[in-house]
Amino acid sequence: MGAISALLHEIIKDQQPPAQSGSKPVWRTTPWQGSTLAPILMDLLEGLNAPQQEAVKHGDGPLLIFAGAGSGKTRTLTRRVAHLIRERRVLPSRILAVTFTNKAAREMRERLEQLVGPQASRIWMGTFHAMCAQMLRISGHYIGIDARFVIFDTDDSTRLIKDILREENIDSDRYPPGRVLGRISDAKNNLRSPDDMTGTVKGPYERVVARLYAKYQERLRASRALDFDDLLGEAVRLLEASAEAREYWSERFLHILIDEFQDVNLAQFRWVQLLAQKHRNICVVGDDDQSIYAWRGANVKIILDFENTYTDAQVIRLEQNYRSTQNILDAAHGVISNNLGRKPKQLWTDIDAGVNLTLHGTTNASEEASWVVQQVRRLQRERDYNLADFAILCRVNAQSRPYEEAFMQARVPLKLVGTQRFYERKEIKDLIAYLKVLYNPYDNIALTRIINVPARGIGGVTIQKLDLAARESGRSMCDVILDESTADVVGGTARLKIASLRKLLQSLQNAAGEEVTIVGLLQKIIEETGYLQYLQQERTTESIDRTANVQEFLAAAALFDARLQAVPEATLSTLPEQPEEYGEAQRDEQAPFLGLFLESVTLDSEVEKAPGENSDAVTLMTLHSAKGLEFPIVFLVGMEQGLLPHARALWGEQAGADQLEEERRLCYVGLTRAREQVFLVYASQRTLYGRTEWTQPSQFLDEMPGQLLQRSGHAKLGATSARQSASDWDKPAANGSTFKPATSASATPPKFGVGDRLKHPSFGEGLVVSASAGGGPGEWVEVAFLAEGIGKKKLAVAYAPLEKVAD
DNA sequence: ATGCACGTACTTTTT
DNA sequence: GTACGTGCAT
Repeated sequence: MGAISALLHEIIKDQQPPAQSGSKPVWRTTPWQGSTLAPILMDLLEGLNAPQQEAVKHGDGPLLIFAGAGSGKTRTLTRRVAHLIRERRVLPSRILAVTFTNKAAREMRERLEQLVGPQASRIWMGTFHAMCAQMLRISGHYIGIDARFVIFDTDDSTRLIKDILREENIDSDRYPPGRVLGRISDAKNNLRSPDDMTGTVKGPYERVVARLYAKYQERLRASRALDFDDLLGEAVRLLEASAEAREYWSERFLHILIDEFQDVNLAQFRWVQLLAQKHRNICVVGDDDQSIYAWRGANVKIILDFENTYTDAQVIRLEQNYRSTQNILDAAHGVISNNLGRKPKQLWTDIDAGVNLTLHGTTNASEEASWVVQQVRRLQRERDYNLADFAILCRVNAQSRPYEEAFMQARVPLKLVGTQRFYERKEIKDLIAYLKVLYNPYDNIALTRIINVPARGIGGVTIQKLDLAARESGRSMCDVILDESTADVVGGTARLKIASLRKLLQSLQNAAGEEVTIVGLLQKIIEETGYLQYLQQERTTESIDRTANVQEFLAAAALFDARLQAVPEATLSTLPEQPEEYGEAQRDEQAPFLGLFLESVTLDSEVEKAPGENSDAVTLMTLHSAKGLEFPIVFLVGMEQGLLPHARALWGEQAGADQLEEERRLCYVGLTRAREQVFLVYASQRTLYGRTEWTQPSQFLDEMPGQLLQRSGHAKLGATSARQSASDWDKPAANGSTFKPATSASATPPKFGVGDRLKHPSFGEGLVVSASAGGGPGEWVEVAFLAEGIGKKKLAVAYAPLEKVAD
């Protein structure tokens, strides 16, 4: 569980007896299965190739490791950390190892336990967000951050933006909350304050966003809340603004290691730089070819520029692949080598060529799905594969429906990964919101979330009044509600409702003071609010699920309690190797557990699986979720123009080479997940979002060496071979014969062109001022509407109800 | 204040 | 196709 699990690890491990001194050296080549108490004295260089060994042995100073897919990255990284500890005698507590996901952090910690024993728990290891949160809880006071801050997730942030839009009377159609939040997030990731943004506004739109950003920050602070981006940004601000904090923290870690470095944003990099400024022992590991999160602020340029930023950096390339057959690697390389913005490199393997990749075309998505099921069954018959050996990778979640149907029909178990996350379910978020209010009464977002859930007759108008009263008196809404003298801003029956809410809150606050377990507190909440009855009255099918989710949540909370209570309270405020600072850290007296619990649920969405849930099944997931995983057999489905590469990268508003290159990396990530065999599948006709369109096979298929592809189904017809080299696509077409969906015989022609007159039911008549090159699902037009106050709008032709008008 | 009906919009999702 | 949000009626 993120920072908390890191912390718990430290706490729990400290309870265990120290490692036996004088225990026998043990040499092992297989994963170690024994007790975690004895350090394993295996040779840390054993079984590593030359560049890997070099990476492990590298001494002081910056180190950049380009670690290709399947090149033994985690292995190298963990061995390096172990080497630092065992050979170079670096105290574990003075090593910082940062990952992007909790899963990666857990995995690394487990592996390190095998290499160095229990002292692994003392390494600062976790996600950027968790590490920054921890730093801010400890030292945030230097820059005025309350140690009891709560963390807003995206949902909380969106609610806050909506509130602000409503207050500011800004049309949320012109300023969609998600978009605004995206702009704010971009700014934060690039360490730009509201003032910075205001100073450089380019137009009226940005001016409004900058104002909203300022408001948003103001409201976050008033709620004693930090959003995800703030955790990074404020940690940077802390290190920049406070010499004392900077002094301490840059002294604290002697070695810093960053995983998935291709995905860092500026804030993250800056944070690392500040921490590493003294010793410059910064080791970064990544693969520019696997950077697929640019849309979330990741900046590949940082890894590409690392050698310029640290001119003395040693650069190591891990290009030997231990996962895939040479054919798979060749196909992958054929694709990725078309990217211009990358470091030249090429994976190779000792494993033999293996079988060809299969390219199969079908008529539509449901045929595509049933063909895949058949292949799964065939392969299972021919060789003894488990279902878990198969993965179906898609570009968008919307592709999953036909698969669910086909697998259901064929009675082959199918597991959908990463669809909806546990802590994001409404019922869970409601309960968490109750906890948040109890932990931090300033959290108005949490309060408004639960103020009328379950329904207790408090509606929008009342909430507005309370909110106004709160802000006018500079207090929290919770305060206003709890204070009888101020709550009478509302009149009539609402006053009674507020009175009973007051009683509820008071009672829960008492419970929070008395209850020593999270489960106990949650049970009180559920009981006093009648939450289960509320769930049950809703609808039968869903309410069963939701009730079960609540039970699961209680179980997770109980597990948390059990872990925490296995540990004397005193250890909570004292971490190993840590001078006073920790003791002084303002940990809450009343609710230490609550704070830890809340942090773990917002920073770590991964919920521990109940045992027995690991039944054998085929996995279906997006390419994004597949990063870092591997499967013997991989199906890349929906290999079509408009899906992979996605329409938005191809024909969308900001389509461009960068976007196309990211799609290509996505394709590359997909291919390199496979150990033995890849099936590339497409459908000539696809229904997406209720609309059926003709499709073209993906241009990326043309980038794979043709002799590696075994064609079947429609692919035998050679539909893809007519196409020119797809790299022509990156540049403007040189001549008329170059393939282009807009001009290709079978692609959907665009419905509108520049200069066309059209009509929209709500905006009225307008003139097309610019338009996408192609037709089909990605077609868009920019329309200048004639009516006053509407202005120009970009519209997706597939979705907007546009009618052509004769001029 | 709540419930229903219609219209509308639509990638990816580590934290 | 469906989920969500707005607007209207109760």
